[in-house]
Amino acid sequence: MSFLDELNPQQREAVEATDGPVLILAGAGSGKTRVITFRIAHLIEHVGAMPESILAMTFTNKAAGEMAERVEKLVGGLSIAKPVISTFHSFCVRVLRRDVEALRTPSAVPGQPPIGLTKNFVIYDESDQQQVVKGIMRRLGLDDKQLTPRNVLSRISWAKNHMLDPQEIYLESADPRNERIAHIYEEYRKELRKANAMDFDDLLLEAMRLLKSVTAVREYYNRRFQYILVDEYQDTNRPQYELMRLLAGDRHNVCAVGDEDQSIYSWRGADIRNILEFERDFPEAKIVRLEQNYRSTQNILGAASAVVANNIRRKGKNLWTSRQGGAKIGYYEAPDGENEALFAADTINRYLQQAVEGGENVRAAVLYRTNSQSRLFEEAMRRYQLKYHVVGGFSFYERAEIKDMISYLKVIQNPDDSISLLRVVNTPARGIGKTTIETIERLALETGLSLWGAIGEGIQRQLLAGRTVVALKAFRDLIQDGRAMLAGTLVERLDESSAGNEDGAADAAALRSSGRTRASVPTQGEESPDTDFDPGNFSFDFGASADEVDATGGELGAGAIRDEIVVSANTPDTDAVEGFRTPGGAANTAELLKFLIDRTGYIKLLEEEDTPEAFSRIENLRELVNAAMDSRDRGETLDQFLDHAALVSDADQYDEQAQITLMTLHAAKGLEFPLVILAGLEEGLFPHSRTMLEPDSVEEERRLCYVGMTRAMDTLVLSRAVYRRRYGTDMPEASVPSRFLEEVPPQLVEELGGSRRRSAGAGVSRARVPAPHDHETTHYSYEDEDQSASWDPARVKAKAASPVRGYNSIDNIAEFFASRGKKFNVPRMPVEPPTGRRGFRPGQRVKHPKYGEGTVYQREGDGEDAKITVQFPRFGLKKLMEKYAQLEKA
DNA sequence: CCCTGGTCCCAACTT
DNA sequence: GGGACCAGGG
Repeated sequence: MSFLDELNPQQREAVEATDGPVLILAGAGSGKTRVITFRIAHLIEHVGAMPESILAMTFTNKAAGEMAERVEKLVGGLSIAKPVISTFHSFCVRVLRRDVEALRTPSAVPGQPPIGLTKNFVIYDESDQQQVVKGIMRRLGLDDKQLTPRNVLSRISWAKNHMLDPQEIYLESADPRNERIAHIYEEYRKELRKANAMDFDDLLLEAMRLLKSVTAVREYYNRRFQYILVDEYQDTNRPQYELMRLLAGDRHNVCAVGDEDQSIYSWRGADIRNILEFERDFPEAKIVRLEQNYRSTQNILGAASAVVANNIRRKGKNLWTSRQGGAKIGYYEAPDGENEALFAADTINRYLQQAVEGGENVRAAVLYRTNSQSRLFEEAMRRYQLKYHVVGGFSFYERAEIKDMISYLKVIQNPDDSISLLRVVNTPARGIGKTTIETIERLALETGLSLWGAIGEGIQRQLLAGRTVVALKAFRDLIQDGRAMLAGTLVERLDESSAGNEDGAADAAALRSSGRTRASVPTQGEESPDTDFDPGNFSFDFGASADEVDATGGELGAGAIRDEIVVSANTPDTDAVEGFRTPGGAANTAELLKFLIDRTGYIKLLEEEDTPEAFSRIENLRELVNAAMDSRDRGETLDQFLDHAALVSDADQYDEQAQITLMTLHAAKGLEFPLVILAGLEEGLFPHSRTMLEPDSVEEERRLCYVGMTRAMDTLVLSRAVYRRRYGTDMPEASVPSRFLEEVPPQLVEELGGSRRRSAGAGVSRARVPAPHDHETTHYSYEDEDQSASWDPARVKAKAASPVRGYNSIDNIAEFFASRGKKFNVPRMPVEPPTGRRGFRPGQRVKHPKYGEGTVYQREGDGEDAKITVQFPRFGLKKLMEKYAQLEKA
């Protein structure tokens, strides 16, 4: 029996149509991932395709990793070679790291190196981009209030996603504002080129340009990849579409899988035309529709379908499920955001308690439109002592200390990266202040050098005060030593006079001839195509135990550096290093990091700060070193490590083991949960205020709502806050129920909580109604409130005086769950939410997730702000905020 | 040059 | 609730 027998006829058709182009229109929950993985397995096992000749593109690294895992399970033992499963962006980076220099053009000046990006380009993230644009606008005197860097950047990104260059934007612009944007765009491109840097959009564009204009490269990939698969096809933009076509070559063995109802990235350039033009560009395309949903109950599917049916721009489809009936859609109307969050926590708490006996797949998610909503839910979960995971928000790599160290690494990889250089040149403070930076920047502008080049020039030309020169030299030496470590150079430091006389080309030659710049890479051969495409699993394990941090002596792992040292044209360089011998060759990223931390005194300075925040930063840095060691163990080079850091996405943090996950609707794409709470269904929040003027954007919001609703397997609860605070302390504002609520068929909805479902249009007025800024309203009982009546502060006061009960709707909710039958037979909730773990006393044994067991030494402060000092056998005394430390009784 | 504290102005989604 | 920016004292 073949694994294909597990598929339904349509799925099987999609899997077996391996010859020629296929478009699979896969409804929510219709087994899309299954079809893709089975298709890959089928290609390998039955069609006889070489695994490495299959390329699958996904949107997140997480999805890529999962897919790879599932394919492995199906055909694991068959071959050592693996299909390439990767995100578009990661794939492009690898293509570019290999061949980007084929795009360089000869310099007009004889003897000068060619112009264009080199292999050790860096990737600029959004904040780097901001800095570039800000700098340009300041230089051009365009930094007024009307045109913010943010604005400009989104226009630049828009232009790139639509494959328009600055000239085209300029020609299209009908007003001075857009002309200015075109001008800044032009300068922005120059700056990035000078910095040997690309932004996210460039990764796609440049890879596309490379495949388009360099025949040899295109042919290499056309030979290499016989079968192309694209997941989440509805969310591809034009450059991605072009890439797919280029990679498909003449063979046209492409398979695109998507669902137009789940297109939620048009603002990032996703183009619905890609689906339409698929049939135009590949006229022989076979179309397969997957319409059986295996995930949700009929009620959930019916509600979601009814909502999305209000969209005009869609093909329309008939999703069906064999899971008849099911629980009704719950709807809860909370008086305010805090209460909404408590309701969510309580609902999940009950669900978990109930499900423990039942057993497996006990998972719940709270989905919301904007990241800023997460805070309320986090607080509520903590009050209920529920362990939760937040996906997105402030990522590890955005933390200041991590960005600092990553910036150091980026400068070491590519000293021309002026943005990273600016970030670290005086971090920690080493006496290089504003005036010095301005001098260097002016020098860079005059000479056309990068900042790094200008620093060398400034020192050499003695344009700066003695003290400043000393500081700059210290910085330069640090970077050069790092570079030399990376190169594995063993040259003794030359004396100052000759070290000052630098010549990039000569040094590069010296590096090469030293014979140590080539580290042995454990590959199966020079031309083996497998070495540049490992299956892309980008997840870093930050969970490695802390004792590992100090466990790497001087031993070198499989760490290999890139096979050639590229010294860029305007980068003077020396290879001289003293004191940091790296026996056996080049240093790996982890060693380099430790060297940087040590030499900059970064951790030492944090230790001296002696605050909980500083300690948490130190921990973050340790985690970074852990990540670098994992990277080393995978045999990765510095640029691969940095690529990972740049390309990890929010959605990659999703942990399928977690019982409770909080995330945005966007991040939830592709996931499923037995219980989903979809929160904040208010006009202006969802649909978001910025979308409400354009019908097309509202349709996208509606698709987003559809995506959210169809994540639910068994139970879906919608909620809304009647009053919501914008920005921390502002007056709460009355909200209007989201239009999407009205679109859910009433017979499928069961109201939870005391307030009646208002009739359409009879809700709270659209006008901003000031609400009482009385914090007690959080737990204000809502039972007999007539919501359409105007808010009465006196009544609120009276209610607030009565004992706190959370929201009032306990009985109703219990009933709601009871109606689920055996699945959730909910007991009455405790009157008070649990108050959190507090009260660790001196002498008590405690357990910390990172530091292990220890003894409480002293306790300061009380309640929320309590700090306790704990003696850990291995880590010594640590002062911790009790609130955050996740301490448990040992 | 460096650090601090106050004030402004903000926030949609993300590779 | 908080990041970015600036003024002013050390």
